[in-house]
Amino acid sequence: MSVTIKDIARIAGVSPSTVSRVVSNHPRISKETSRRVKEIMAEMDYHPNIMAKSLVSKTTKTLGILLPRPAEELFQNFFFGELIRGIVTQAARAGYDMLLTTVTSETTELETITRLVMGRRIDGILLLSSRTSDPIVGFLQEHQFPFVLIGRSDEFPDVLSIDNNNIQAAYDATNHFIAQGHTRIGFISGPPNLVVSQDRLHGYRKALKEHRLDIRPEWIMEGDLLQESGFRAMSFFMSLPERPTALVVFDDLLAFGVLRGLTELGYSVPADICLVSFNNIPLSELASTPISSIDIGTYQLGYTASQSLLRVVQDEPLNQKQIIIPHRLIVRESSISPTANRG
Amino acid sequence: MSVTIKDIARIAGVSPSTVSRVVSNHPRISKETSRRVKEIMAEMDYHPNIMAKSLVSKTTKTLGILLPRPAEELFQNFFFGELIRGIVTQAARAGYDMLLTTVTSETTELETITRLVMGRRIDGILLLSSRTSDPIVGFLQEHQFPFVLIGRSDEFPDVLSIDNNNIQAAYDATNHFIAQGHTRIGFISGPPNLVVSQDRLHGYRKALKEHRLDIRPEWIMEGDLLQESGFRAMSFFMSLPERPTALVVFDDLLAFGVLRGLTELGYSVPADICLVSFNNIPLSELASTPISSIDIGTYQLGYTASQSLLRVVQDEPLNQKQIIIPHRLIVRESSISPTANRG
DNA sequence: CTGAAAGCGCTTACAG
DNA sequence: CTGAAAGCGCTTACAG
Repeated sequence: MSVTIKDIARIAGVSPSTVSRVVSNHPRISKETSRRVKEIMAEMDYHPNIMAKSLVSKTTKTLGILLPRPAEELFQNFFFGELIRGIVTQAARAGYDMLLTTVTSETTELETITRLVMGRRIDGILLLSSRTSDPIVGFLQEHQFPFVLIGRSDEFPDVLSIDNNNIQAAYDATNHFIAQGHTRIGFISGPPNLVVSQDRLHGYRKALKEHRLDIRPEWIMEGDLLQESGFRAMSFFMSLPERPTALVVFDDLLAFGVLRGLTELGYSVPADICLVSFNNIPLSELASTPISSIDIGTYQLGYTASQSLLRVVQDEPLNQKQIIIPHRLIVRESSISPTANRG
Repeated sequence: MSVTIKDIARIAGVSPSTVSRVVSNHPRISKETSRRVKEIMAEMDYHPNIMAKSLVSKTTKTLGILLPRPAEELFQNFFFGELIRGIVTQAARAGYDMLLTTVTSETTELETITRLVMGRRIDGILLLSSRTSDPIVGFLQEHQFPFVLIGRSDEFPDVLSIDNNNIQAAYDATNHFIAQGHTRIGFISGPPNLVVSQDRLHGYRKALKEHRLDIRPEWIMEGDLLQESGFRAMSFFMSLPERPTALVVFDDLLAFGVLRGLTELGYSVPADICLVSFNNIPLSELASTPISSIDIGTYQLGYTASQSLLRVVQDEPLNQKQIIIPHRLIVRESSISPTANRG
């Protein structure tokens, strides 16, 4: 079988305790012993058994990542990829591994989490998307298990969380149109059970309200629609007697569908209707009409979430439990209209 | 602290061995004992310590996923997301967790793998991209550690691997143009150190050769270029005295860049030049000109890879060590040219 | 059908 | 600076 600490001890003529101390760079080991033991470890290709170490140290050096259910991530593939890249990079730097878990149905999701948390499989967990009244947040909170939310919890606002100011972001996007003179502005939302969808819708409403502009239900589309249905969604919008001249769209991929739908219907962006969306995926600027998008610092969200969770897990002091990653509107062609269509 | 098997044993008035057997549904435990112990476990919210179990069973019920280095994945974000979705789904079904690892530099990559493999952290590993003469493959092979390659190994062709027939796929894509009468066909490749890049280039050459068409070096672009440089790449191509009338592009995201570059230069697809690419990401059909793409069954690649590796890890019989996932050309507007530009 | 005992590979007070 | 011993929470022959 594989080489153990006992094998090394025997060959080096020391006790297993000593070998263990050499491995963990214990300060009170003589240079000479350390050198010799290390030499033998290298020779014999010794590698500590991580599970054994974990059992006694009661720490796994592993963080869990809970992937959202497919329904919730469908049109955010890019976003999650970038997020995970940020998370993994930071965790790797700290010597932590990441355990990827997914949940299939609502009924089994708590079981999945319980097994990992109570089974001491991980030291902390990252929740990649915030749903309204999420039972998982309640569970983790109750068990005082370290976790970080990417997004925010409406029920437990004190929870460790990394988020954008999505209300402000949508407010900014909407104002970007208002400042150009648009008065009929529509909104295409994301999955309604996500906090981020609600926040962005909120920011949109707030901007309209502050400028005493109409908030018409028929200008707001709840985004169960996929990219593929962009065509249908747009044909609805554009057939309205009073149709919007600008749209705030929840996500870049959605915006692609919208753009495509509009084009097929014979409308042109930005001449007939303007668009701004969120996330600023690399493809946004490669659309037929480059899409204006709010960059939310996706990589940084992941990176910071990882970092904060690691501080908690390692009992290091934490300045802020809620961190806001700044956003930035990247203006491209899709949102700059010729005066023609305004008002 | 948390509830252990001993606590349950004490309260149930049985031995720890019995509790252990109840947990693992050992057949020779009386219904009555099992019922009572299970009841107490539920009451006390007992969950087995996964690390302890793993230490004695010498199995971790965990598979590793090695993410390619950023440089290699840059323009394949979608592809990897979908792949991982397939992998995780299948693994979860079998009760396995996934450990996500990434490698930063070439010098540390073997260390990272060694730690996991020799440290008995995982039972098997999935390599998401196949590089030419990959030292990791050699290492795993030498240590007889279970792994599956998504792609193929040129050095170790017998290794467990799930791949497309990329030579045939590129051959098909090229023939799709030849059949339409194109004679000047270019190729935009992916990272040259990936086997898949080489295979696709190979298929392209093969098709041209068989039809005695010119293979001109200036029509082949080695794909270090990112999406952003589509413009520059295209201005090079289009300024050639004899420019291609059709392009086979390594990846859909790359195709977006190409499409955008062509548009900016005032060319139109497919009227001036045709495109076909690979991977068939959902966005392909939403491009300004819907992009023809070879669907390579990304989800199925991941799913099958997971499945095969699990068979090996669980010592189940395996019919085939090399599996080919079928590909399929999805023809859209970008590759169907009006006769004007042929020949 | 059940229990006592040994052991998985490590760490860490305690003692010297 | 180093070692002997106990223990982390589980499993599994062995014996009954």
